[in-house]
Amino acid sequence: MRQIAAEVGVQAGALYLYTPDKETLLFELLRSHMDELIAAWQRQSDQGAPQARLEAFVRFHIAFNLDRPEAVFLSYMELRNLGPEKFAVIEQLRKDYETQLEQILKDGQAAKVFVAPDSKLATLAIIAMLTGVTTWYRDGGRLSRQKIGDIYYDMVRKAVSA
Amino acid sequence: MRQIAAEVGVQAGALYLYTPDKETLLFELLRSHMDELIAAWQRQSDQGAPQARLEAFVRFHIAFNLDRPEAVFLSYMELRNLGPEKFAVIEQLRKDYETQLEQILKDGQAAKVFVAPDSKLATLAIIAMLTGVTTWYRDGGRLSRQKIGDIYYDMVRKAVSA
DNA sequence: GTCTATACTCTGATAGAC
DNA sequence: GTCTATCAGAGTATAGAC
Repeated sequence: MRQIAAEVGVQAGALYLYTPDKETLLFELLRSHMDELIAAWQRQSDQGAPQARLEAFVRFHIAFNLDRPEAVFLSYMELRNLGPEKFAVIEQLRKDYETQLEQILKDGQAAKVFVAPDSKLATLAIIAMLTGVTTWYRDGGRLSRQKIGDIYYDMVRKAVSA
Repeated sequence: MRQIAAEVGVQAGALYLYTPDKETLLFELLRSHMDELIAAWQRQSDQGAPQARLEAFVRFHIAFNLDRPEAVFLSYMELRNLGPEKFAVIEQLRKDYETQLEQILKDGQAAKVFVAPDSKLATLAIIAMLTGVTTWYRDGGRLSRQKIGDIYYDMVRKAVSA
């Protein structure tokens, strides 16, 4: 809290005018991150063919996470520091987001363009795979974001195809 | 440290007979986990066809991680609490392990049974996907470990196929 | 709304008796 | 090898002046 206060330019005690305690501050941070994630996806998702929607999701998820490395880091590392009720709220938001991808996979199966033995597992597998990019990506590295999106979409598409 | 001491059944000070400090204790924990991971894979890997080796790797990685949920959790959450030198040691072990999978993918490409536009990215993507199982798996859940292995290998195999 | 000052608790780690 | 006692520092949070 002292460190946050110093960066903001106030004394530690002044922070308690804006948050009842540290846990709530963390919670609001994680919640706004998830809210932005879901809202951003809702804004850009459309109702095209499942393949196009899957490609859009892959590129969106990578780009959104790479644009917010600190927030992604916090979401994964600090989630355990929330109490059970606040934890459950974030978990639900995460599930809401996962459902967006799962629906794409289900629609693709119904349209016979995707084949996944278990759409829930495919959803979790794909998101874990995409989120993993944040652990090794560095600006100015070997691959551009566009190229990374190309490669990952290629793998994802094949993984859920016949 | 007091909590560890209590579970072991000694006083906190007594722990310092076995470790110079807390960071080193964490380091030894992470290192032995990685050493065991690599040794266990070396023991069971053989030189069959790339597809068989890939399937073995997928099943091995899932099983090994599910057998040690606390160690996996520690490895991901506490790695940042190591100083730069110790961090580098663990990172190198992680890379050594990744190389095992990357070699399978490269051999498969040479044998024209795998097609991956970038074997390094495919390696990282596959490992992230497999490790993600630990975040949602619960004993006694909907799917057996065997079935999870089946589903994940199906996706992995297709992801690196033509 | 912010500051100073401080209470209280917890932490990792050490010293010295046994 | 273990315990008791303790230190120094950091942590969150609150009280009261301005």
